[in-house]
Amino acid sequence: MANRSCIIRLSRYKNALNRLKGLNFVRVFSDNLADAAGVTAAQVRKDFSLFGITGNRRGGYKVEELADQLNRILGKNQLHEFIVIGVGNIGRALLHYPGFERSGIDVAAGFDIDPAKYNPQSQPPVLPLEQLGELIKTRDIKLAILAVPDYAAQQVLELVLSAGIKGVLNFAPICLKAPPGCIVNNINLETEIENLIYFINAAENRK
Amino acid sequence: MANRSCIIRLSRYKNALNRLKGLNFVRVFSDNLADAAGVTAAQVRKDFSLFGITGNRRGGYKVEELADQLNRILGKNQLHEFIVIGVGNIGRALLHYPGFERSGIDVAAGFDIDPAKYNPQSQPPVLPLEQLGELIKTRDIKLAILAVPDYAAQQVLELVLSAGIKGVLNFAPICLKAPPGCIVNNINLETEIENLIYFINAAENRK
DNA sequence: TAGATTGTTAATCGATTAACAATC
DNA sequence: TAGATTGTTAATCGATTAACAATC
Repeated sequence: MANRSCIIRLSRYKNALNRLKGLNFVRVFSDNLADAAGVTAAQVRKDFSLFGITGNRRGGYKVEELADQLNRILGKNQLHEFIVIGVGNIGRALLHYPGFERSGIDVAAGFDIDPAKYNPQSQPPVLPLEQLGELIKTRDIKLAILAVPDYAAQQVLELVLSAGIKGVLNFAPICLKAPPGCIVNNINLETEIENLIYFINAAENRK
Repeated sequence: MANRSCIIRLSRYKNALNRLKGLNFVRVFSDNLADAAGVTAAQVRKDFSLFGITGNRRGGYKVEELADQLNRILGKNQLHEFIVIGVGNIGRALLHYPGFERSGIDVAAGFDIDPAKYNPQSQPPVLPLEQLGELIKTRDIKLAILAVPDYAAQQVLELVLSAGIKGVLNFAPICLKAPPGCIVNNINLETEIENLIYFINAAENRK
């Protein structure tokens, strides 16, 4: 079974392949992809074998074909809509992040409890939390990004899950756990910075 | 040697301890911390032993003392300044993210190449890229967050590293690798969403 | 003292890597 | 054909967990 790290590597291979396509490459070897993704060639072939992706002994993989297969595995062959809960600093940035659209990911709406944030006319619209359930249902949305304060995070998580959301990316600085059948990934900016600080200090002290 | 996962767990223990301090807890057991951080009790004790942190057999750990030790390991006993390169959607959000200040992390300035973004009077100021080297030197800054477009990321990385930065958190959608002596952690929003999509689909197909 | 929890060692688990036969 | 690369198995590595003697 593929785990999180494996799927992240698949995304990297996919991104590398897109760049190769732009350069009109037709074939690629596991060695090339390994370099691009910062892993070993054995890892690349092992990852592919997990998904039944085969190449050509001696001839490597066809760029176009391989990209298609990875795109299908990663769900890139269809549009995915998500919502953003909490339109503060981070939430607002995500609402308008141009990188999503480029990759077939679409922000359907933002939600907040503060009426001052509402803006149903903007693109994407910012709506009251009360309208969340309806939008999720009519548009069949499965993904949410949480960018609310820590004290609200757990409650909001339960709200979106009960409304039908299956996957959550959480930016609130508190580690949320997913109930079975759902997936919650946490991005904690403070923790990331602490991590950098630790390893910088460790490197200095080793000298 | 402690690895990234271990240090991330340490941050979680530290956050849990801060909450316990607020509740006036005096002692805590490895079991409690394990629950709070979503790991096993053995993992907690193993992590502590890596850093020579000892408790009291039968009596667990003193909350205050343990928090101090973790804070020291994570460098929370001193103020850390960092800079943000690229004042677009994400960069602007990070410049004003209130979570950093609360945790002893301080944004010294933002930098951009677009003169329309400059604002030396704002708090924090937004400055031309040319002033980056000087600020890093006079304030002895070691941390940078990159929030620039993908095509600029590699070049900007080299710029900040040659200016003396030791740790980088990269939001550009391209996987940057760190030369020896430096550390680069990548946060790729698109990849995170793809990850959610994959596991949601996998769960659906299993049914 | 008796009972509970630590600190650490040994066992387990899973992921990565090395190696090489198959084969294009 | 000869040579290079895949696909896969076995070996290695490292991290997590279980277990338990030490001890507060």
